[in-house]
Amino acid sequence: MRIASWNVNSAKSRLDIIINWLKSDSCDVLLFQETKSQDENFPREAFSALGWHVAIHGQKSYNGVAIASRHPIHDVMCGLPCDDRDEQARYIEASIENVRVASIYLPNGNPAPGPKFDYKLQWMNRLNQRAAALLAREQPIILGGDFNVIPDDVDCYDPLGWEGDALTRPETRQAFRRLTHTGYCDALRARHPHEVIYTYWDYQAGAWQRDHGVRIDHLLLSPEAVDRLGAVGVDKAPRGLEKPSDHTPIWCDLHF
DNA sequence: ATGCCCCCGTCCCGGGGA
Repeated sequence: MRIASWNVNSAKSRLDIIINWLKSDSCDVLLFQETKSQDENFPREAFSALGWHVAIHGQKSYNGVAIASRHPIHDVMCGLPCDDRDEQARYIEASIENVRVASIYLPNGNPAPGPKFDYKLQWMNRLNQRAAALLAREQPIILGGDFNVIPDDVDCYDPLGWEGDALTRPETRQAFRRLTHTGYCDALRARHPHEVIYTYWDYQAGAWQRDHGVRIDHLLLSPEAVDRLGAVGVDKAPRGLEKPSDHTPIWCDLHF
């Protein structure tokens, strides 16, 4: 089973690119983010026409997360626990076969410091609690998404230029490392320990052409998922298409 | 130091993104 994560920057604007990517057998499960679509306007039909299932958690204009799968999707949970007042659609979790997956769009947090950065850290705290609770299920779990975290300097084309940014601040990296200390594995680093691999290139200033990228999209695996882990990679091709998302998909294979 | 670019809404600007 190949599981991918992709921040598509609008499901509607990117629909043709997404559907073509699925049609070329790129994955079996797609966790995607920034759908920017209310549930009633989400282009479900394009996925069902392929025979795919879809679970969505959207809001107007901003954010929005979804899961698409060849296999049926069960036990969907929308939103992180522990804050009923949080209206931002950034988390959806579900079961596919015997795998528990979550599609995550973690807050950006800029400018930092400030209330948006505080929200990011609170959100990461809630994610950590949920992630720890999930481990008790002792099953393959994949937390995938746009984490808005640059884990290490090697994951950024210009670490000095990004110093102080919400994506690289020590508090952010520490909160991310708490997930790995709890027992989750950064799948890309498990297979490519030292390679420079990016998943996002800004639309501006020719960042793609100059390879000014950062690695902020991640797949975090429970030990039971790591036991079944095969190859892991980033598919750069969609970033080079016309009218692309600024992110490109990351994927991993689980063997059953 | 700032903006470059792109998406959304009931819309020709402003908020948000990273």
